[in-house]
Amino acid sequence: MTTPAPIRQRRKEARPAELLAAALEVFADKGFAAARMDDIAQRAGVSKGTVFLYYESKQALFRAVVEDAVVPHIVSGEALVEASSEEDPAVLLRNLLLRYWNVLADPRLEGLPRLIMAEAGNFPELASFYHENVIVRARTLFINVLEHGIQTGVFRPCDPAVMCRLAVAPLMFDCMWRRLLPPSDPLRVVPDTYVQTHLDMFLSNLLASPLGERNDDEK
Amino acid sequence: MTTPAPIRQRRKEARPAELLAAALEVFADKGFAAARMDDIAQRAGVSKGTVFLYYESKQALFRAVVEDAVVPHIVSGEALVEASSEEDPAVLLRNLLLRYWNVLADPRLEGLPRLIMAEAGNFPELASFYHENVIVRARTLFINVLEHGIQTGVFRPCDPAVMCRLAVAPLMFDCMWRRLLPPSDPLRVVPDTYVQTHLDMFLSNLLASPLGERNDDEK
Amino acid sequence: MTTPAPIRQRRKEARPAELLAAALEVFADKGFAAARMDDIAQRAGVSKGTVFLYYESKQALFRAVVEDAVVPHIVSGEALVEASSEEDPAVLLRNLLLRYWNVLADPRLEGLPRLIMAEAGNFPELASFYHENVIVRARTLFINVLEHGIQTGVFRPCDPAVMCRLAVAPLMFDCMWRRLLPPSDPLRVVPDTYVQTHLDMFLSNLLASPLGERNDDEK
Amino acid sequence: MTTPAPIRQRRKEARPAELLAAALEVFADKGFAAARMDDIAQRAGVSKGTVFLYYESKQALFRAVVEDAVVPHIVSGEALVEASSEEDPAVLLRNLLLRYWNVLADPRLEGLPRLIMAEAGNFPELASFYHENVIVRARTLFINVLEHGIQTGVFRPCDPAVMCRLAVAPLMFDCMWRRLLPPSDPLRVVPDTYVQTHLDMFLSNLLASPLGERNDDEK
DNA sequence: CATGAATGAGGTTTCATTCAT
DNA sequence: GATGAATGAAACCTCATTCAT
Repeated sequence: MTTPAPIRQRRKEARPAELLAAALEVFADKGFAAARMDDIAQRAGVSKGTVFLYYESKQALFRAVVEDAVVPHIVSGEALVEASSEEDPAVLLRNLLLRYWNVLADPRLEGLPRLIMAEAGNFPELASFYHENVIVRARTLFINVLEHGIQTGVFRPCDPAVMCRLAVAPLMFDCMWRRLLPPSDPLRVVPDTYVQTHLDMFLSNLLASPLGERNDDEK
Repeated sequence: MTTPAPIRQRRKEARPAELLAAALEVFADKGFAAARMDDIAQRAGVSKGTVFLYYESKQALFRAVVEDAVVPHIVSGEALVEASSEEDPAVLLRNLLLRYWNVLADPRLEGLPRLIMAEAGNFPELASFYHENVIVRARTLFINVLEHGIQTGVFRPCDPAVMCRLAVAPLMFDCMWRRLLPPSDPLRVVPDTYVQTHLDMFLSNLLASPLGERNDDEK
Repeated sequence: MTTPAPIRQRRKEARPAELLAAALEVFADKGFAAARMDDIAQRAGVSKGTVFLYYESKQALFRAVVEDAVVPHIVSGEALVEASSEEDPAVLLRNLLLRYWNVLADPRLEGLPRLIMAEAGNFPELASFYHENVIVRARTLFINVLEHGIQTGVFRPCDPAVMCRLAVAPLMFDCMWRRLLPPSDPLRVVPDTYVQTHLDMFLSNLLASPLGERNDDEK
Repeated sequence: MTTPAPIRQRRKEARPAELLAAALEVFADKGFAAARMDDIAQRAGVSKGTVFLYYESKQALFRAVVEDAVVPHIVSGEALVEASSEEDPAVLLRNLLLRYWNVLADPRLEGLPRLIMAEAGNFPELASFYHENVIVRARTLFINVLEHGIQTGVFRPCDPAVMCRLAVAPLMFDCMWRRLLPPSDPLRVVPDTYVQTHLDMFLSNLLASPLGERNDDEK
């Protein structure tokens, strides 16, 4: 049991994280351009000048926010897959998607997808960072699981890249869409059945044998 | 040798549409705050001041862009449903969704959902306009079709509000997310199978009897 | 009896006067900088471009307004003095001042002194025009009458330049000051006694013999 | 060889007064609309942006200028009357007017009446502020003294509101009008006799018994 | 002649960034 | 390190002036 560092010291080390948290809130709320350094500083409880001691510019802060908030969750997803390679692919896939959904439900992260999507055009380097470090890695994760399932005959034959996007779409969409509903709208609270229905539909489709029971809804 | 003086043109009638088109492009590309009136003017082939002859302010232009670009498609969707009430609900639903997808594929409209979602927080009045005039109306459209299908026994019992969101999610998601992929990424081109797979999965789920039996009693 | 000119013709000739009247109203109301050519044009019932057919620029219009509105009254004042050189100087002076007061009471001219005073600093040429053509000439008028009165022993000896300013001050002041009172303020209507009291005080002072009855209010 | 970088100075305490002084100069010189924030900043020795740290807008600065420059003199006038209630009303009145004249002679304040009068129409709230806090209070001051004099029989019966305006008119008029004279005009320098003559005339009129007899019964 | 749509210089205002304290 | 006053580039917006119709 060591003596705790004096408060000032602790502060100094906690600063970057506090700044990133504050910046994420403000950026997610207003977007990059409309976010003011003043607001971020104030929400972090420091003065405007201090932000520039830790981050060279507004853009650098923005990059740091995205990198900091998003990569750890990819890493932990990769670890989960790593640790569960023996598992039933259907169970693993369901777990991965639920984990994903829980991350997006975190009120601190909720705004991030919208933010990244909105600013990708203005920050090509950010977009490519995100693409390489998040999209590609996450997609690889899902595709690996899907391919494993197909190869072992658990899943029906399909294009894993397409199925990957279809698996993720309802989760991301709802997260980005939610803010458009007025606070009063009951749909703002996403019903549990939303994800359940999606997962059931998605997995039952994957598990269906391709021959026996095609659902030809026309004719 | 300067560029020859651009000939002044009087195009009172055509200007609003030209300005809206230019503004939509720039807003969708940069977002509201980062879009410069100068850029919009230049893209419309007019000078900065001219924009203000037609729209009182940047915000007013923004509102006009959204209202102009989005409402007509809702109207035409409503007309389609009106005209097809006799139709098989499954066919009608598929048509509605394909129509939706085609609208989102229009390169001029592609950026709109992203734009609206990104700016909803900064423009509450815009968000509520959009909610009332687009979301509620579109949702009603889908829910009516779904309820009709359920009541006639074509669709399995389900929560139409949930299914409505699940039907739309992959379309919107892809449209919004596409830009995050680098131009080189092959996935930027959405394979036809993406929507087909979604529609098949979605409709077969809807048509499936809840117990597992095929739902052939629609006669 | 000639046939009256066709309306369009009449208009064309009346235009400059109509424009000057409209411009005077707007300039007097807002000041030079805050007056908009659009407002002036609208009040004159023409389009903005038309104003520039008659006056080269806003400044030129401003100069014309002042010259047009102010010089005729000086001329008529000079004529009055010319015609009344035989008159009792006290009566003539009173008449001149009342005439002056009536001019200032004209709602169309009311705003002019304030306007000129406010803009003199921004338009040195206007100021010197006004000085030469109005101030000097009006002052000369009054001073001549005063000197004539002094020389004939009707008025007590005094500095006519000083007395001239004192004679005019209450008239001008009230005219400029009036607008500061809220429309509800009863003092906005200047009581008849205001000018009467001033004239009585002023003339009785002038007529008082310098020796006999000095009013030593101290001691 | 560029001008050496002007050293940044932090003068939070002194700035508001410096800015108000600079703004008063520029506003008085050009009027509200023609005054440029840049000019004001430069005259105060700061950059454009700094002005906005202290005053929210040009209008707010304008209001502050007027309030700051004018109210203290009213307060000190009220204090003088308070302290001199025992005094001979004639002496007190003369003192008040001389004090007034001295304030108007301050080169920093000289331009203020002209400014206020010129802009009253464009800033109704300013006009009513000025009316309530300056005109009404100053008028009350004079009227009280006048009424006291009338009641004690020192002054002849008269309408104090009218006399108040007549007392003040030559002072204000000269102050506002002075700038219309070209710098060369000898009358730009106001002779001492101007105010003296006015005060003598005004007070002797007030002290005169209405019938013509000297008013010596103040004992 | 008259119009009014179009222009663009110029002003106010914002805010990321710097730097004296 | 931390602060926040100061800076100035850049954006929105206005409006005198021009010119195609």
